[in-house]
Amino acid sequence: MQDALRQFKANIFQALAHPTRIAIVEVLRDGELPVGVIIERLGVEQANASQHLAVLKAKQIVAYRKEGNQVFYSVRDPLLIEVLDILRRYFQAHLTESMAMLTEMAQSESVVNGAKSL
Amino acid sequence: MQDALRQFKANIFQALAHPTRIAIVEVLRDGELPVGVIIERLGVEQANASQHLAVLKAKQIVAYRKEGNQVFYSVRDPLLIEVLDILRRYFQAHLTESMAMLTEMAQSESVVNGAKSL
DNA sequence: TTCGTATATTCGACAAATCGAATATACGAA
DNA sequence: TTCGTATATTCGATTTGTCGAATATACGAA
Repeated sequence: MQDALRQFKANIFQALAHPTRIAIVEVLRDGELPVGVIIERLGVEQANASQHLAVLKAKQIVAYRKEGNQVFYSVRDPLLIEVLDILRRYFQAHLTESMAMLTEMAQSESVVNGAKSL
Repeated sequence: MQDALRQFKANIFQALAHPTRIAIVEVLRDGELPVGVIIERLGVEQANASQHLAVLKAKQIVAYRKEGNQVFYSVRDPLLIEVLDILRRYFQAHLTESMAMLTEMAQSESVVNGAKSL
């Protein structure tokens, strides 16, 4: 069913359609981590991190494992990391327009400061 | 800037986080098409298609070209097609859970009817 | 048990996405 | 011009996502 597949893809994209969730996936790139460490590395509120993790869990992006007092999360399939890497290349390939786009989108907010260390 | 890159990725994902927009990108896979044909192939409302195209255009996913009376759209970078293909593999790899997930998400609506012809 | 830490869930306020209907614009043909 | 077709934009209603604050749960240690 074509529609089911598209719905599925849309779900994945939606799951990743937030900078914090992308950051979570990236921080888990090299293996599982307990929530505490994720929070610490990202510098977000505990509740907020937990909500984003819930989204990623619901969409099956991450797996989790309880160990004693804490919960370890990991990315379920390295294919997703691959997707993020492709987008990094995409970003670099269209650097100029990408920056313009981000700058534009940042209008009132402040999101962009440069493009070093990609 | 790490944050800029994540914001950029999130934008791309958000742009693709809708089945109709994924369908648009897929229908453009083999080359540009005028809006009319896109509408016809997808079977969506004209206004709705135009709105989704506006989103894809704003996020630089598609390029457009006017020719006389009509506007032709195309995917700006085949890397994105590659991403969609990766997700198809992802879907297949996790077929069982994927279907379960979709079924669950379809609860009240009806989205899933099978998984033939991927 | 009770306590402290780790994580999850709920809540209410607010922002953003989505839709169809209606309307506007662009452009070629007559 | 004026008309007809192709596409875009605006509008209001509804839904969905997001946040921080508050609260709840799970679990090991004492």
